[in-house]
Amino acid sequence: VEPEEEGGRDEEEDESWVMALADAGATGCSQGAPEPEEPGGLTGFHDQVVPTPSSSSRVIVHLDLDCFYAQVEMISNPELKDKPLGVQQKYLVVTCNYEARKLGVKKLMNVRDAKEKCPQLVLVNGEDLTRYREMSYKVTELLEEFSPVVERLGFDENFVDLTEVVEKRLPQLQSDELSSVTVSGHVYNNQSINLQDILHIRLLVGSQIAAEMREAMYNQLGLTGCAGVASNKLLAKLVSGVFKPNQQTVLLPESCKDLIHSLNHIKEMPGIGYKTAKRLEALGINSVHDLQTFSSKILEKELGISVAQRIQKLSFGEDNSPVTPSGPPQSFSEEDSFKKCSTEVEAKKKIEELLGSLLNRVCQDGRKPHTIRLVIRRYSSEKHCSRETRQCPIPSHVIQKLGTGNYDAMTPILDILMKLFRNMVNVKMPFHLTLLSVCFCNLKAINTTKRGPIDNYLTPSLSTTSHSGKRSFKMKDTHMEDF
DNA sequence: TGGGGTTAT
DNA sequence: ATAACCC
Repeated sequence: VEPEEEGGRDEEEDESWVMALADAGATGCSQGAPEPEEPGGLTGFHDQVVPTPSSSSRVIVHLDLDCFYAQVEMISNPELKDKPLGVQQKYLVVTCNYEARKLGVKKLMNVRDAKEKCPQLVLVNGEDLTRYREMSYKVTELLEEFSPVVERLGFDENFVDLTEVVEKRLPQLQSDELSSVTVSGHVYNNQSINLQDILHIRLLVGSQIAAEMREAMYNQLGLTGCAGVASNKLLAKLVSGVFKPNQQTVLLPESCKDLIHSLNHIKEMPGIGYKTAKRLEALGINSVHDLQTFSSKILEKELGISVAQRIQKLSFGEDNSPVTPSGPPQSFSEEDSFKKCSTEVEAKKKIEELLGSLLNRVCQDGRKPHTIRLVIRRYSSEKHCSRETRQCPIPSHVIQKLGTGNYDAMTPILDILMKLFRNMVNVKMPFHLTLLSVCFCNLKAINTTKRGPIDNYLTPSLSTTSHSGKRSFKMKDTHMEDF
């Protein structure tokens, strides 16, 4: 890595090669073959010579908070800190602290089983996610200070693409410092570091940044967690779990094979879920090696080309999916499950409660939802929890009532929801529901600009739907009769 | 199994 | 609207 002196130009101008590198690169562990698309050496940009990075490899970190809900509860009430603690939703212990785990409590364990295993177990109710959600976004926002490229996965995990941050730090290192770069945390497999290898150097700098992130999370929010640093999301996620509470691990390329073969079953591969695992099992595919060596053609016929190609790449540790900045949420929902709901009146009460909380959340967010959805789960003896949904646009005059802090929108929306309800459930026949959920989605930024009458017919889309600056024009939701 | 989320079809 | 995936 040359300290760039050359053109005597300002250092912040042409970083397009860094951008190009940020969305390239699967970099798994299929036998050393370099990515075909990358040149090496020097590339000309305009009249200037810019060093290309010696490979298109990315530096990705996966951060995973330790037993997140339990940590939040222990911060809320420090007296719980040294006790075995479980967070309860309905009759489940959805997560628990390490004190409880030592005593045999597991995640998603039945409350009765947990109490049996551990009679001293302290339980707190975690059905209201508000405080968890708020803390979760504080974590994401903290990470965004290191790099804006942060992707959330659930409430307690984040991916950050550190490629550019690492590239910025490298030239700052003097050549004598380059040979004394050290790792922060564990190296997977205890693999020896080669300081001549630029890939190693970059990952080690990534591990230092990961340590800074964990320090910041602890100092500013009081939260501990694990981190994994690797060349793609799959590997970062797999390696983050190797040393478990409150530790971090970096994967060097040479140990990729060992990491993916440490999985005992393909279901453990993130991206291969319950359904796909079952179908693979039916094909006799059980291990990572089975999937690697299975006929691509047959797999494509069996699962479709898209899934087949994606998961077979995963089996080699290859994952070219970018870290996609999550930004603000795409939807807000609240749900409640119960043993039985069998009358319309009862359903209406529950829906009203869900709606009340949602209106608060939507109000705080500032954006306006343009679609509302109702979800139900019907009782059925063993059918795998299939849910049914109905959704519809929110009338524009109701949207305007949202976010005013009072509940003007409550009654009209509740009326809409009950229409959706009766569309799904024949209330003249007996029914038995076990879950109700209300979801606001299709969120759009508020319209701050003043508009003339013409603007209401055809208006530039202000939606933040991320299709990169494309200015699509849409008809407004309003009906022509409104004018 | 809870109470959330996302994207693809 | 559903189905798959993630936590």
